[in-house]
This record gives sequence, C-alpha cells and structure tokens, in this order.
Amino acid sequence: MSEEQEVFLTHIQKKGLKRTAQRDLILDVFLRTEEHLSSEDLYRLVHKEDSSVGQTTVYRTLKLLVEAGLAREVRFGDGLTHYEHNYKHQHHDHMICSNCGKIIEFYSAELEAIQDAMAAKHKFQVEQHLLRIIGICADCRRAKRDQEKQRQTHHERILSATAKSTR
Amino acid sequence: MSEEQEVFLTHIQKKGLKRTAQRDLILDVFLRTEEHLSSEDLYRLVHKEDSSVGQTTVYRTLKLLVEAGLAREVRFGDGLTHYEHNYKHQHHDHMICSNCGKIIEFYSAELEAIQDAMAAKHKFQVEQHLLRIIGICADCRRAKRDQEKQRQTHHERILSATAKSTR
DNA sequence: CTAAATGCAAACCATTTGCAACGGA
DNA sequence: TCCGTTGCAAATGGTTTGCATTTAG
Repeated sequence: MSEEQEVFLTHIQKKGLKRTAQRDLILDVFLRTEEHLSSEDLYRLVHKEDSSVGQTTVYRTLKLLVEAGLAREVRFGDGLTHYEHNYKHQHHDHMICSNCGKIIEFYSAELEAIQDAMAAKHKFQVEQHLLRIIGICADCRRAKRDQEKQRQTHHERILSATAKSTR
Repeated sequence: MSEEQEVFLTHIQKKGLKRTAQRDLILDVFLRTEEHLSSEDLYRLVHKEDSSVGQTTVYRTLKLLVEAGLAREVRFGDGLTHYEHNYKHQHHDHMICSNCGKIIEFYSAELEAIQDAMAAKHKFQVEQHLLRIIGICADCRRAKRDQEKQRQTHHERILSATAKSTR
C-alpha cells in the first residue's frame, strides 16, 4: 500500500468513515495522473475503469482527499475547480497560457519570502497563498511570430483555450 | 463629465454601441463605490436608485466596463465574480481574512519584479497576474489572542485555587 | 428606420442535496 | 444490525441566452 493510501485510510478511520471500492479506485486513478484535473476529468477516467461509479461520488471523494491533505484545490478562473497532488509536494505557483491552456508550474523562494514579509507588515497570518500568472507561453509566442494571422479577441482565446484543455 | 465616463463613452462609440440611461447609471453607481462588489451587489445598489433596471443589464454592463478598462474582475474563491476599479489604479494584490472576510490591498514592486523575472525565465509573456494571500487578519488574531488570554487566566485561577486548597 | 439594448423567463452548467437502496464494520 | 455510502434525479445559484419589445442614433 502506498503512503498516500495509508494517509487516506488513516483519515477515513479517524473520522469514523468507511473504506469502499469506489473511494479506493478514485484515489488510485487520481494518484496515477499528474495533471490538474477537474472533477469531471477525474470522473471520466474513473468511469472508464468502472462505469458504475457516479459523478457525485467523485465530487465527494475529492473533498475527502483535500481534507486528508492528499489533494489541493486550484482554480484557474475557467469556472471549474481543479485538483492537484498535495502530499509531500512542494508549494508552487502556475503560469497559464491563455492561448493553448498549458500550465507551467514554478517556484521561487524569493517570491515566498517577499509574500511573507508583506503579510508580516500587515500583521497578517498566512494560511495559504495563490499566484497565477496568465499570458502567452513560449511555444505560442513562436507560433504567433511565425504566422501573424487573423487574431481572435482576448476573450475568445481564453474560451477556446479553456474548451481545449478541459473538455 | 468624469474621465471615466469619457473613457466609457469613447469605448462605446468605438464599438458602435449605444449610450443608454441604464449604462450611465450603472457606471455612476460603480464609480461611487470603492468596494470589490459582485454583480449582485452592484445590481442591488442600482436597483435602489432605479428599480426598472434588470440584473441582466448589470451583468452585461460590467463586461463592457471591463472591456473599456474601467473595471477589473477579481475572484476571491467564493464562487462570485467581484469587480474593482481599474482606471488609473495601480495594480495591487489582496490578502483575504478567512475569519472575517476582510480584504487588504497591498502592492510590492519587488514582488512584481520577481514575477516578471520568473516569467522571463520561462519565456512567458505576462498578460496579467493575480496573487491572493489567505489567512487571519490582525484584528481577528488579536481577538483570538484575547480570548486565549482570558481562558488562560481563568485556568491559572483554578490552578492556584486548587493549589491553596490542597496544600 | 434599423440595429442595438433591455428585461423577463428560461437555459446553462458545475456542484450539492434528498432519498431509497446498498454495503462495510 | 447500524450507520455511512452510493447513484440517481432534482435542486441550487451564479451567470448567460432567447426573444419580443423598446430605444438610441
């Protein structure tokens, strides 16, 4: 049994809940992906392996995973809630390409330090922070430079990028 | 006419749209508040002054204000979209108190510089960025500390009373 | 006169909830 | 057995859309 599975089991027992085949499967599929999946993404993957599992159970289990510290909610502003691994994973931030939807993870100790300093200045006790940089990734910039074609509006770009990445 | 109203009018004319009493009123009410209002908040305020204005128009007008560069969308993770002034307002970030909901705006040039440096490192062209720090504000921390202190002195009193009586 | 704007109601869509059947401990 | 769990359908709640009517230019 993996460390994560043990963490989950411990959490479940501590809360007086029950271990079920569905929860095991959902955790298993979640652990096998390294993406920022939405509940729907995960549901589709799980459903492929066991078509009897319902969406509701995926929603409910994701909440449990967050509680257990195994998953972290991330919102990219596309209206969906995404989840990423959170167990023994260092905190990191995201750059999101508004053209292709690609997500780049990055970490900067300086950035963290300054955030903490700003918080301290306001006597604010940090629980969590979220930094999201939206723009155009290197690939899309190159592509654009290559063919300066008819351009969509900013809004349409975000919409189509979102549709591509999450649908 | 305020600068903002001129910006709005110019934007509207550039897009071949029409100036209406509703749009004027919505912009006016928006400019008179300094909060991070949700569409619903703004709707209620507008509705108070002219009950014939519908929610839909507020939603649609807020989008126009964003397009015109007068407003900026901010999502705090409560499921609502909030809007803040964006015209000649310096970019800033937010600390959100998870206890009382208070929002503290702050700005750090260093923070901006490091973000830009991180983006450059990934050859990422920044369009916008969003930083949200969630935690407990100074007031709520003090309130909690006071409570704690009271509980402690209460505890001490019991201890000393017990000590006396058992000596 | 004509295209845009409005307000209402209905539609959307991700997420949540009520509930009867099911299943771990 | 006793509760927690599940999946379905229905509800929710913020936001969007269809449409008939009104209105700015």
